[in-house]
Amino acid sequence: MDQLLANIKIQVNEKIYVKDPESTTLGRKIIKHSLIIMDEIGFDNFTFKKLGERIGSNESSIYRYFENKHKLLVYFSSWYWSWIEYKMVFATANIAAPLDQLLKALELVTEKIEDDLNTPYLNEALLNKIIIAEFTKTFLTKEVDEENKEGFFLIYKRVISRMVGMVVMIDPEYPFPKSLISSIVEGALHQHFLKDHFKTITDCNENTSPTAYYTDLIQRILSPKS
Amino acid sequence: MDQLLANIKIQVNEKIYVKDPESTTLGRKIIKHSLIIMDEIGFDNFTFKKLGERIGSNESSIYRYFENKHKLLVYFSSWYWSWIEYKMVFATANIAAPLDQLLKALELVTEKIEDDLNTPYLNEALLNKIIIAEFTKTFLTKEVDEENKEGFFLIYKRVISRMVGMVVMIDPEYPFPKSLISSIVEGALHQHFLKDHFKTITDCNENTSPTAYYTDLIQRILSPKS
DNA sequence: TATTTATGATAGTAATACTATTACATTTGC
DNA sequence: GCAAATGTAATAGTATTACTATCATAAATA
Repeated sequence: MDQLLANIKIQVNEKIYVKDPESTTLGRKIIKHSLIIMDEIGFDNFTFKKLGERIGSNESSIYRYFENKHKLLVYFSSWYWSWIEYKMVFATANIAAPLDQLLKALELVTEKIEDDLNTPYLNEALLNKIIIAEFTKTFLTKEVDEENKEGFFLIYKRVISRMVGMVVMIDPEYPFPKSLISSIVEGALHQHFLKDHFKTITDCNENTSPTAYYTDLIQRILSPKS
Repeated sequence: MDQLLANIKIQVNEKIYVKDPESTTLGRKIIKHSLIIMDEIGFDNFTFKKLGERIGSNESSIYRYFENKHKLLVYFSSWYWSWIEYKMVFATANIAAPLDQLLKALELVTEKIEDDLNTPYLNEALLNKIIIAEFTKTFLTKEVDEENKEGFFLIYKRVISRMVGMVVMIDPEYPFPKSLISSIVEGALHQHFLKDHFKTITDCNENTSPTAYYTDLIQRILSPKS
């Protein structure tokens, strides 16, 4: 798995960037340090000027890669879900039982991520933190419908659809497979946020993970009727 | 219920505003037209200058009521959850069975809201739309911990805690009551968003509401073990 | 070696997000 | 009825943001 990841390139919709940041040194520097700065000061306070200062590059050079910081965030989320999808396909490929497939997939979308050392310019653990804190901002905009048409959220929706397929195999009678999965994928990010900031309204903490909560939930909802 | 609402004033933490907008004509105009403009152009594109132009008032006059637009959004969300809490307390007061209480409360937090005519300067249906589109932005900020300490999110957390109490009464053995409710309250807003923008990953539409999905979910999870 | 490509440096604009000051109008308290 | 307090408008000004444009130069490549 780790080695496989070293040999593939995560695909991101070309309309998201002006110039592929993975193709040059400066591009990879932009990716790497954007994540670090966004983690430090948050997406809202992040600017291309600050990034330029940090990497010793000109603001205008950064605009050659991304139109604006919104697109950069969309790039990160697209990369993230593409990476999750890749891991999901491989991790579930040789599992026969749909319920076991689903539990494996669930683990991937709900767990806390650790850095994958195959991509030195992109720290996945940091990316996961950014996704938890900022992902909803990619689509909670007035431009969401246009950007959706452009395919900016395709991979995210495909990850959900894969899991929906598993649910349908497990229980074809269950009436809300799509809402179940979309609320789990979004909800897992939210539970991670809550355990760090609003501890009083979550059961998740160092000992109990969002994975545990959702694994239990899935089993209660989809367990075969007796 | 409707008459009761006419006679009470929704309480909002005083630290959120500079001057209580419900106390003056200009303040109420700010509330009313902010909602309209935010609905039209979204929170991100909303500015106090645009609001000032719309209501024929000076930008600086608006700053006498709210420090910045973030605080205005926090005000709206605080008002919203306070209003939901009020309705919840009354609607569940004379229900004996905890499960029925919970289902009633669930309905309140998941349904689409219609305007309550007792507050002419605040259109609740519009407020509900703003909350669906913008609520998460109130806490997905770098300042969330400080603002949480100031009590900006108290009412939201209290609404969740009330429902958690009901879950505990229904099934004291259930291990994740807080995560269940916090994910439902957040998730319901998300499902409303999905049915308007990402239809392929939700089962909710004109015929099936988020309320239906979550009512079914609650019953599957908390139904007495046979 | 010529030429494309990438980056850097500089400059500039319009909008945003405020703050401060002053003048005046209106309400309210006594 | 008058003084004091409060509310609003107008104006000005600042720092930052979010870009765009141009030109020079360095590096890669054909």
